[in-house]
Amino acid sequence: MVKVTEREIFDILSGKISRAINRTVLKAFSQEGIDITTEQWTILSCLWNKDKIIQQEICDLTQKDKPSVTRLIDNLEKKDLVRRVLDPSDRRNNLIHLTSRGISLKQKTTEVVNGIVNHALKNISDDELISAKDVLLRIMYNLNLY
Amino acid sequence: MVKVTEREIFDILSGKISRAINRTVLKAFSQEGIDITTEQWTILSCLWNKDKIIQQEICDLTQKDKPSVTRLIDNLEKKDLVRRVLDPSDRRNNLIHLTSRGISLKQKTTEVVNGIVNHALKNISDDELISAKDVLLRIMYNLNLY
DNA sequence: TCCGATTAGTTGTTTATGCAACTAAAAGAA
DNA sequence: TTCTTTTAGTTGCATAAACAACTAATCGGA
Repeated sequence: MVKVTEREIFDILSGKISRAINRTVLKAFSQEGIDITTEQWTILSCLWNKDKIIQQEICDLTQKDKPSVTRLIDNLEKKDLVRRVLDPSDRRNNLIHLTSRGISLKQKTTEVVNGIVNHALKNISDDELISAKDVLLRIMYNLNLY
Repeated sequence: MVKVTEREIFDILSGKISRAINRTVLKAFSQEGIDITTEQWTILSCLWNKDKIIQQEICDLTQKDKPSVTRLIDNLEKKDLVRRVLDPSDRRNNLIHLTSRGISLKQKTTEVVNGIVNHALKNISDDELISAKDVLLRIMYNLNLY
């Protein structure tokens, strides 16, 4: 049995796969004429799941920090995909509302992302995938991502 | 048996773990008084393994594109950790040489990174890890990372 | 030998991330 | 009520990544 070295694990987890996925998704969006980045899609998909949430909740869902989310929302607003709406009951909060353009991107982009994920998972059995996912979740837990 | 959804896999692979690792390593370096980023460490560690290689080889080893490597080398040169040396036998090539400062960072930083990886892998058995690594390598293969 | 193709590297622009410092609003304690 | 603390969000600055367009050097075929 071959020992797995720290360096191999570091290499895999520290960005090679995520950069590859982000590149692939970005390219596929572009080919479909969809003008959003992978990160912007991540924000939108939080909102498709639950609309009108505050930025801090998006931070928690995506594990991004507040400045990152501020600027992603800035860019999504410029593209008329979301709108910041002040919460009247707590004026510290921005409620992020999907626009109709934002809503309309859901179906097509989700198909694109699912296609890429399924391609990435080609020839990997459900058992292997469940076990690998379990390991990755425990790594996230150990890194305090819970 | 619970089905693993594309979205769960996307979430895990698209950046949460890599951002967490990069943040953790950066913070640990900073606490040890080591002034380099995680990405710069990745470049240095290619050179610790094999010194005096060209930038294109670093691109291949790290799966980063040429502009990314150009700028990482720029920053490493500013910190006097590497030096660009023109290859006399092929003047298109920059041979990247470690400086003595660059060499001196190897031991301490490698300990830091290994410690973080081992912490991330806490309570994960060798069997599980080997299986998860195999899945991740096949994902990388499917994403044409080689 | 010469010219087009390939290879190595750089630069410009946009987007994203990490961290620190900041403002504004709300919550809590004396 | 007032003052301190906490929470939500923004801004500034440095680093990194994706992509396209570019220069310079080498290679290879006619």
